[in-house]
Amino acid sequence: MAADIAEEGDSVCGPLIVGPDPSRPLKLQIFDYVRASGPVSRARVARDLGISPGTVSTLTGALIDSMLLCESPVSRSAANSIRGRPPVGLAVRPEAFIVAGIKLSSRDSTGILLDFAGQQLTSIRHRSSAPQTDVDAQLATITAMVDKMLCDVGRTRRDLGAVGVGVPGFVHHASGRVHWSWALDGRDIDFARIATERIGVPVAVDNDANLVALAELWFGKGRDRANFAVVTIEQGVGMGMVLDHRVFRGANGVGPELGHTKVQIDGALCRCGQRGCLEAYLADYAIAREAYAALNLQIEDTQPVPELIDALQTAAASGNEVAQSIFDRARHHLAAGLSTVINLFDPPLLILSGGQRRFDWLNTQDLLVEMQAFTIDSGQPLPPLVIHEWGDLLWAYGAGALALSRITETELGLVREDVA
Amino acid sequence: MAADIAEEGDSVCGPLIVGPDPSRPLKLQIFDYVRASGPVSRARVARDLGISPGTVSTLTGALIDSMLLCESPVSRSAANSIRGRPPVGLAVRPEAFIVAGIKLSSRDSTGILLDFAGQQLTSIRHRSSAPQTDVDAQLATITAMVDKMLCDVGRTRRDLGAVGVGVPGFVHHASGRVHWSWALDGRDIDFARIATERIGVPVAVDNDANLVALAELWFGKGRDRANFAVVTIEQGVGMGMVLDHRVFRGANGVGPELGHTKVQIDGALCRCGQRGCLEAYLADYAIAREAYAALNLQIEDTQPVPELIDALQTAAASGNEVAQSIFDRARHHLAAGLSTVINLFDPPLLILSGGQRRFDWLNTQDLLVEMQAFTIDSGQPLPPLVIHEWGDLLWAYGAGALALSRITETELGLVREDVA
DNA sequence: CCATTTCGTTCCCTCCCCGAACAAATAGAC
DNA sequence: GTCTATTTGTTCGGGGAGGGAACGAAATGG
Repeated sequence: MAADIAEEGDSVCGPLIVGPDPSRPLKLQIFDYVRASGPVSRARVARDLGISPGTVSTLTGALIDSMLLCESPVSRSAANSIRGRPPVGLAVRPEAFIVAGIKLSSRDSTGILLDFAGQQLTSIRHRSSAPQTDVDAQLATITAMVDKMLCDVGRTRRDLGAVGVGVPGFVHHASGRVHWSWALDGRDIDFARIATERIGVPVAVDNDANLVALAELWFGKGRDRANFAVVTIEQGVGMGMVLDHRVFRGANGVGPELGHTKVQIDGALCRCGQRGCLEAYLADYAIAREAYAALNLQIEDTQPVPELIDALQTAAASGNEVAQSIFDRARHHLAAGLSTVINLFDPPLLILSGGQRRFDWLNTQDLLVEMQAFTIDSGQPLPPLVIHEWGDLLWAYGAGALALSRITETELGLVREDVA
Repeated sequence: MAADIAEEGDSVCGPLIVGPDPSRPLKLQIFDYVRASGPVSRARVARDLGISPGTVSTLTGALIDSMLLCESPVSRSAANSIRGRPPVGLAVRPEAFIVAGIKLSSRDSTGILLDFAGQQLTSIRHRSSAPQTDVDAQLATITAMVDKMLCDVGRTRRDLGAVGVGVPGFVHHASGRVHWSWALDGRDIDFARIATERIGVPVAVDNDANLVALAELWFGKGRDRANFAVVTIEQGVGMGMVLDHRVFRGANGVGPELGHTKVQIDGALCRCGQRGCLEAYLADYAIAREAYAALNLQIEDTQPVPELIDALQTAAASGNEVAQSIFDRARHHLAAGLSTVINLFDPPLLILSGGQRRFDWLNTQDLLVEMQAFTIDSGQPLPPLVIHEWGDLLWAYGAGALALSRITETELGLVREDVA
């Protein structure tokens, strides 16, 4: 799992953008390209970004002076040229900053510490015996997790450049406000500001579904893609959309809500109170709801949901037709939901991302056939469907990416406001 | 109807963008702002766009030299200031170019001629007795329509700057290719190139649903909005999405396809052959299908669909409960479809746009209540819902906007490529 | 030892745009 | 009528971003 996260070698992260892009400052483009490509020569930066060599020298010089980049030997094998002056590698200075990424939950929060090059330094998991939703208590948890991780690697909060926090629910990234979350009491909390004051370090907040997209964009299968969609199925169904190397947060800055689009008007009851939501056919509780019947369980058998689903999968694998039909139905509805995403966004890549073993029940071939039957034929083939199961740290990585992008924004003096 | 299109006075069109935007050349921003605002002083351009007065003088001077802008008296009442040097108005030079916009159909094509300021010069309607789908015949129709309009205003093809053509179906705007259309035989036609050669004038092509979005963005209710969604219900259900003052064409450049998203898995049969598409509950043929039963008609009574629906509306209005139930059902499904758009794109404005009298059956209040029940509550109220019924020239206006934006792109030396 | 090749730097130039100073054209105050 | 306040528009200098060419640097191959 962890090896999967940085399979192309260590210390590379972030969206990989090549080609000229007149809309962003060149200095930022160069930095992003170096971070995304690892040790790379100035000449290659110039070629790949379509920039004159002189400009690259000047700007990288400034970046090195401001201690963001450093020179680092480029692997001689990668330098395909034999003749000529050997290239000097450029890389992000890992020790320039360290950041923390925290995935907040009511019972089971996770966190990681990354260096500036995206390398994982340590991680942590916090389980609470009882659900915790008090804002103060959650802030205390975050602070304690950050401090514990810093202590583990012998650093202090002074060394910390930023913290990214993923909060489930409706989160407005640009303002840092949490409109509503099942992991936090109250409504419309100015979470980023409060947390920044509490920790003493800039805090960025985002929706957990957007974090998955960010994780794929920075560390995962979407790094070399300008456009892709990510769908997760966990306690709920989430989606993230990346357009032009950026996470699409909707016109109002919250983000797409796939889980509650209607695939069956007046259909199955969803925990949101409405009927026919996609989530009502796919999420943990929806499967569990049917599993109770299929496995002849009593409601009193309050088996934890994950184990229940495991049992159902085992039953389906060993030929239990009722169990199989439950998963068939889930897949049928998933196909409809994914086809909606394809019809509306037309992504060239579709990633099913999640923690571990979330998609064991899924037969990709069957899913693709069903999706084909649900998707309008615009002459183009369906986008490739990739299943990506990370470890538990998926969201924490996304939160770390959030923190890293916050740092580069402030450090490279970029004020990127979302248009209202 | 027509008055509605340019209600703020004549000769203004195009997206109205205020505030600084570092990603676009200043010259283009100024031009767009002047076109969108009508006669406006240099000082106001500088204030509204956040540009220094000196730059505005220099750049408008260049635009006047290249005959794109001209000075024009600004209405004294609009100049709220009494004291001070009177402002000199800037406006688009209407005679700089004329463009044609054509909405292609198999039976009933429409077209308009616009001057460079977006003022309608003339319009035309072409009905053919038999459905016409041959590419050559359609090109001949377009050419004839353009020539007829030019003749009407005493101009020739030499005066024409560009032609915009709206083609139903799957159209790739950037490449000008038509992947598939029910109005054209064949597949994957390089329509823009062929038409350009045939007419001898640059031709831009787009999907008819995107044209509606473009029409609203340039001439309609969306001119002052950065983000909004447009939904049309005609022979099919189409949608257009405007993000950041630009028509969103999806990651692959075709555009969102709302009509065939599934609102009811395995539901009503759609003419696309699939089941449960939104269109199968809303489009002309879907209503007509039910109307046959409701009005006790025989299939032999091959009444034209529009008249049939008119009759059904009359019946519903006069208390026919079966007829009412048909429209209730359509509204219910429309609410689900619109809620999907809101869940995924979160537009701050939703426009229901169409030709004439398309939404008579719609009770907006009821629709909003049903949408509320279908939309996940993210703490924000539903976006305002605006119904905009144009005349027949809706799509032709969109095609005209397409031609105008093509001209400004080439004329102002901008090469805006969509990212693949 | 020299030619070749590739990499990185330096210097100059152009383009875009801002800011300040200035000229122009009005209304109102005296 | 004259002067002042006020707003508009233009001119000019300057700074920052980035391109292009020339040059120095560091290797390999003959």
